[in-house]
Amino acid sequence: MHKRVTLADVAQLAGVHPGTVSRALNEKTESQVNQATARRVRRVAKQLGYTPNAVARGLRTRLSMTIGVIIPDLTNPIFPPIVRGIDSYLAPRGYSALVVNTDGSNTAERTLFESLMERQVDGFIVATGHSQHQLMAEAHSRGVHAVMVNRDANGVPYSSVIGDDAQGIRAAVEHLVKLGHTKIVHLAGPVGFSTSHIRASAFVAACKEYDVPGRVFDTPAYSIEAGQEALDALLDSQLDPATAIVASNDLLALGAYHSLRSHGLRCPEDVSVVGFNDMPFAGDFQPPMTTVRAPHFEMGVESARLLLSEIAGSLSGAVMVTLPVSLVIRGSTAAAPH
Amino acid sequence: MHKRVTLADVAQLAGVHPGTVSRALNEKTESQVNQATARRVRRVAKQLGYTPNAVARGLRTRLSMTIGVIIPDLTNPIFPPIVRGIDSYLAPRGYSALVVNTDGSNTAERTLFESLMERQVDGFIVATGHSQHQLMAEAHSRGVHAVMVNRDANGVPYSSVIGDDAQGIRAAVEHLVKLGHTKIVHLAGPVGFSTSHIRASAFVAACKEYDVPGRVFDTPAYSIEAGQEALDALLDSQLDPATAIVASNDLLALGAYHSLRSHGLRCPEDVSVVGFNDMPFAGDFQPPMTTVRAPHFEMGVESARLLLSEIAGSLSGAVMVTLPVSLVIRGSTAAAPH
DNA sequence: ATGAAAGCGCTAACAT
DNA sequence: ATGTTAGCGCTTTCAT
Repeated sequence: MHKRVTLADVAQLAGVHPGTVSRALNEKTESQVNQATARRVRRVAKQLGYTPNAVARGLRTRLSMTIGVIIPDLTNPIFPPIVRGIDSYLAPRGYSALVVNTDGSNTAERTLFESLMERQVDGFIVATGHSQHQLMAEAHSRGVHAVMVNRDANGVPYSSVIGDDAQGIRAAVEHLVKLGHTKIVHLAGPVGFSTSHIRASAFVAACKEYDVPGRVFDTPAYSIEAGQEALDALLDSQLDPATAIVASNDLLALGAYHSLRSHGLRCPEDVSVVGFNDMPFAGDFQPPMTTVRAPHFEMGVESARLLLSEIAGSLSGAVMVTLPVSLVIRGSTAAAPH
Repeated sequence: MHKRVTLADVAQLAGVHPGTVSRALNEKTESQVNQATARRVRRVAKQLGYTPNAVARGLRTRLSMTIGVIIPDLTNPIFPPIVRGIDSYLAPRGYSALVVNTDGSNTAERTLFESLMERQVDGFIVATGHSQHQLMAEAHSRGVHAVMVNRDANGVPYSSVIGDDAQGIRAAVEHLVKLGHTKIVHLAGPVGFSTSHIRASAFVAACKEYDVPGRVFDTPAYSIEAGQEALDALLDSQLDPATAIVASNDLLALGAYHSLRSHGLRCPEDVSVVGFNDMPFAGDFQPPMTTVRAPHFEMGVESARLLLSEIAGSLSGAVMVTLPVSLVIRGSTAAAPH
């Protein structure tokens, strides 16, 4: 933009060698330099308005201090907290996060991955649910550092950070059983997502544990529409109606609200609904949604911590961190009608 | 992470000079190279798994192909669409967005700005509402490229992209007046935000235009709590109760929902409420919220377009782009009670 | 404690 | 059409 001030400029005005300026201005090498010289260099640097060039430094040190974050879609409300969690850990350590959206496209994911590689990111945090493991397998064999968040590593030896979904679903089922529900249905997420699978399996297991007959219905997407249509189909069929619904995420649960309303059913008086994620404003819907809170911010923090540890080489091997979830009981669940 | 493949490696195996490889691999210089040579170079590059080093290129070209995006908080639902809009314009053009959050802190904003400068971003998109203009004034005098989004430039000669808030508020007031409301209240955003000021002024002007007495109440923040408390105070006072509320954003309107409910007032039967922004899920609250939709994604796109134009030097001077907004009528507004 | 020199990987002006 | 050369701004051995 203007004439940039470089290290050499500072060195010249301070009457020292550029190498000395470099040492004086860097925390870790400052001690190698005479106190007085260091002070003078800093004064001159400030006077000149010197701004270090991180690109030049990165070229030399082979460290970009940048982390690539690959998510499906920032407008999906679970991702902003994850990204902020990541950033809150990275920023104080001098790292920046470069966030990209795949919109669920595998080819986009590949392209973005390569683009981040070109930018010399020091590692990746990957949150895309149904990713081809092939990409990550290749990345691993290339020696690329990465951590998975909100998904398992699916065989590739990368660390991952997930919420304890199974426990969350179990708590939801237990809550409903204690309210007297015996006919419980699970609105499962689309096949191919590891979260869908984990939650559906946990639902089946929990129903077995509590000795209630649980039925599972797949949906084609984690969306309001998908939830509404799935429940519409269920409600329109001749099947024995359920009195409680455990949805695989809050959007699906919201779709269930719509479907219930359009069928003249009240929530929670006629049918109880439990969501998953506790996305923003889940407590502001009508009725306020009972849901499983996943600690998204903390998952972001933890994934960043893990990644920096791996980069630093202080990680033994791939670990799997499971963070506790909690059932948030609000107004969408009540005693079963008789 | 492994032994990196460089231009020189490709050159050696292809039996040409590095300069030739550089030309062969770059779109704009490819024509300067023999077809056959170019093909061979590309083949070798692929064979070796060559990944260009964008950091090295950036150092040489003085172009990082990175844009700094400064926002208050990614978890505020209006920002993800803006960021995605920005990204949708930048990505196809080879640019990446480096997004940072200030959390409303001026000192954080300064620090982050400097950090982005160090990373040699080619320009900034700034969405922080109550920013010290001082920072941007300094930036401008430093020759830094920038565009403001969702806020005005406040005297600094930078371009800005905003929604037509005044028109949106006017449409809201008109809608309420046509429904027979005469006692309308505006829940204004916190002072210091340009959006608060613009919307409050527009409210006053619209009330004058439609000849209804409009009252304005300030809130200390754009939050649910602030909206609830402000309306609580109003409802608990002896003032002549309003039959309609125009809030400066959806969060404030949501707070109004809560306050109304806790006072035994129904929305929209007793009191109509209009929000602003049409944030995600505004239509899923109970009642579905009537609100002014601001084209956040498009605002992002437009700000990115403007910024790249300015960087390319193809912009005459600072322009102010105002994008149309629209009133989305849902269930929170109805005829005034008599 | 500081200077000297080399080079990270690339592009671009100049030469042939 | 391709080779040569010279850096971009920084860090980091190696000397002194």
